[in-house]
Amino acid sequence: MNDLVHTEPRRRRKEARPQELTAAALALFVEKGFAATRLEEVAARAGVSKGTLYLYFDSKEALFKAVIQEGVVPVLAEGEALLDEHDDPVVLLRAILFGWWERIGSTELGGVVKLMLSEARNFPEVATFYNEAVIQRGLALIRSAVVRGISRGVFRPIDLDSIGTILVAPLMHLALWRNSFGACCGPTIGGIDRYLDCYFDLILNGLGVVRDLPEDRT
Amino acid sequence: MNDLVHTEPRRRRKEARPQELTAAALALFVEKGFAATRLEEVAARAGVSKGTLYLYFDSKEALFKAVIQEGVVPVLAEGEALLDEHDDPVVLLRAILFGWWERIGSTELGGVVKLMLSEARNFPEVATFYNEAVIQRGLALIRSAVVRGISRGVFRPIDLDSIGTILVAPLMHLALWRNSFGACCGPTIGGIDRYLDCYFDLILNGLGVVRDLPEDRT
Amino acid sequence: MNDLVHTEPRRRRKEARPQELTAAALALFVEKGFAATRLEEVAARAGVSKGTLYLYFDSKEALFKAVIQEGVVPVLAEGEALLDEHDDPVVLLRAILFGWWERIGSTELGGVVKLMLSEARNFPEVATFYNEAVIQRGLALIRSAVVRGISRGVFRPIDLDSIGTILVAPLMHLALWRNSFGACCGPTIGGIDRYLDCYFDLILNGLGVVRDLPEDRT
Amino acid sequence: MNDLVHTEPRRRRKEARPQELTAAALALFVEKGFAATRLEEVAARAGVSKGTLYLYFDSKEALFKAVIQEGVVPVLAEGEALLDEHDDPVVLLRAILFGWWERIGSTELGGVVKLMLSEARNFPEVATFYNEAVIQRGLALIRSAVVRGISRGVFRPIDLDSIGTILVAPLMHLALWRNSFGACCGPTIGGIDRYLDCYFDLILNGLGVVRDLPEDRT
DNA sequence: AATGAATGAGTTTTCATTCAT
DNA sequence: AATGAATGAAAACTCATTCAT
Repeated sequence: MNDLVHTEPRRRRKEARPQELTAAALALFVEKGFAATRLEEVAARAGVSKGTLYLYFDSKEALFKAVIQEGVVPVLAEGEALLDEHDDPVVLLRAILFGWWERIGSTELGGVVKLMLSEARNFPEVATFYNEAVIQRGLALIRSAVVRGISRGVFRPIDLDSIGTILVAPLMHLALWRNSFGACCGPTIGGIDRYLDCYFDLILNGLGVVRDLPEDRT
Repeated sequence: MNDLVHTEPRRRRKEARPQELTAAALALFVEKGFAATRLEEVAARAGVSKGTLYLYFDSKEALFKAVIQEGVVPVLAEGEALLDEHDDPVVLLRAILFGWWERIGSTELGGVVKLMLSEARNFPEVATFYNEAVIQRGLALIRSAVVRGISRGVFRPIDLDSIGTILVAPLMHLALWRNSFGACCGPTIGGIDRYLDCYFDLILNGLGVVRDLPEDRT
Repeated sequence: MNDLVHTEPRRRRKEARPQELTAAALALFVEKGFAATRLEEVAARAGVSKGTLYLYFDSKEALFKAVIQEGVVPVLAEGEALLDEHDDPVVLLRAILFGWWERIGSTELGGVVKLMLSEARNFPEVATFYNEAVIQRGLALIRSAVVRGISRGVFRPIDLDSIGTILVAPLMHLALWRNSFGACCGPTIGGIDRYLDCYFDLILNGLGVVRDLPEDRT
Repeated sequence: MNDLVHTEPRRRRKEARPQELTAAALALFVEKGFAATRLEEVAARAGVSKGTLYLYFDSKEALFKAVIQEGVVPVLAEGEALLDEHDDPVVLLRAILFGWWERIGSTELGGVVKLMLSEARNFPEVATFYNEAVIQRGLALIRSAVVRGISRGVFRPIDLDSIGTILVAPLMHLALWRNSFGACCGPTIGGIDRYLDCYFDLILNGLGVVRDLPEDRT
């Protein structure tokens, strides 16, 4: 009864709770899907009781929304800041794509991609929000880099409406795999670094960049 | 009660049932996910009663397995036949990738991709089966085409462990989008044909194919 | 498992179920109140399982509405028919009031009075419906009898806006008592018949009827 | 946080707490019923926290008992005092009945009638207590007045076991209505004063009082 | 073979009660 | 004394599964 172990201050708990809960929820939603996740599991994973969840979230659905909302938005600002940090289109594009992989794709947050994809049709409003706040904004960022590359003659002219999605797909795929088949079937690829190198090499060539020519031609 | 309208032969009906049921199940599993789909809905969509489902499938899980199993396997054989049909690596690669899109990705069957991805961790054995029977086999097919291209000097040397997944990702992405955000947020791209053209153009260039040179050099 | 006892035909059950369920619900709602009644109890009392309730009623609230709706309406038509059956205002008034007691107040249906009174503020729409469909209609019926009595010079002129409620109150009270204190404290009165006689004697005299004078004056 | 406004002496506050709490509880119990009332609401209405309730009452049930106990008892002594204050049976009866209406029926305390009626079967001991301490004592008071009237030849002989309840019923009804349908359906009657006049006029006549004759005969 | 009424285990949600601060 | 975060038992509600017809 007198809990000599649990000396963590109450106040501190209170403020940290919502994020502890959404973190637990994210992990389980990604693993099992929204419907198949029991709130009791979420609570247990966060080390609280079932009822405590309801002190912070009105319903399972509200928890889902909080998970998504809290998930990804802040990182995009950083991405957009890259536009000013880097001048060279190739460097910029690399920074954007690899930056996403390092900050999102390869972390727990990468699970949001799978989660949102799986549940989009069950939560159309959330999906709409996510599409506008994250996806379209991310695609616009990539397009900006591509446009800069084209205007400088570094990239070939290309269909700007398609290129963002095409460029991003192999990274998304990696994040999706990690959170689906990866758990039971191991990797399909030789290694993540090799994958990323091969990927970036392919798209740069695809965009018409003649990187190594100077060296090769020597 | 006395069904004077439905003159379809009984024999045929009975044999077609399982596929009518898996088709209905696929559509709903893709839309809502496995856990959120009620068997009553599946039955209703197939025009039978809830009890009838159990004449054909032992359980909801058995239905899921049937949906996956029946879903994709036959098409792969056709894909592998392409290796002999086409000699030119570029033509072959195009036939494989676009063929997949036409036969699978753009059809109802494309939903299996989203479904399997969403449920892989809930059904590890099914996922393992699907990985071996479909994914690895598909990737091997693409690799074969790439290997042929490299050995003929049409493609640049490239990391064979990664390239399959990378090449396929933008197509998968399209299929996933159709069955997730597409339902509520519309397309992110300018149009499917443009997307496919841009995509193939990008990867061909990425693979080092100098397609138009002869013409341009004229 | 093989239920040799329960040979009652299925079809018949299906049709009778809703009323078996509302009857069980009425009894328990009256006894414990709406909130304190568990649906499992209702189901048990009706001899079915918890889930079966939901085949017939969407929610606990829907069950409540059905209980009220089904409860009392039909009887009022009979009451209104009395207006034509009896000419003498005293006989008519007696028929209305005692008829209500016999058909409603003294039966299971009398519980609806307590139930509706207890829950009116929790279900304003139901209360409004009940007020219009039952209470106001019933009061109008009594007023009609009183008006007839006054116009024939049998009753004294009296406030028609108040008299209905006043006349009915002692009967309501009896019905309320039966379903509240009556269960634990026994009757407050000497006996129901004596109560009814005393009651009708009081109100007749109150209405100015000089019944026994002819005899006394002899 | 630092409550500079609330200069009310602490001592006073502390002593008044229990009654502030029972008052809040009464209002909510009457409105929603015991089971449907959440203690958090009670606390909020009394301006304290949920936990504070438990400093004064051991449980929700204890709070209920306190609400009832505190509710009505003191007023009865005043009523019984009327027996000596008034000699004329008509004046006495009027003082008792209208006095109850003014002190109880028309006030917040009138809600106890509805509350106790609704919950009697859930709290048989409380109901028994209330019946003996309030109802039977009140009925005895009325009977005393009636007995005096009969013995003086002002009232007709009448069934003493029934008359108390009958006389009180229209007043109870008014109190019940105020706390049930009254909240959503408005009044059924023309006005409270008219109702009370009509009511007392009816029962006086019903009791055989020939009030106005002397005046009229002049 | 087909039905759909019935079941009951399982899940979300609520709320009286406790207790560390 | 007072608070309000935390608990967990209990209740509403869902739905895969069964089985009499």
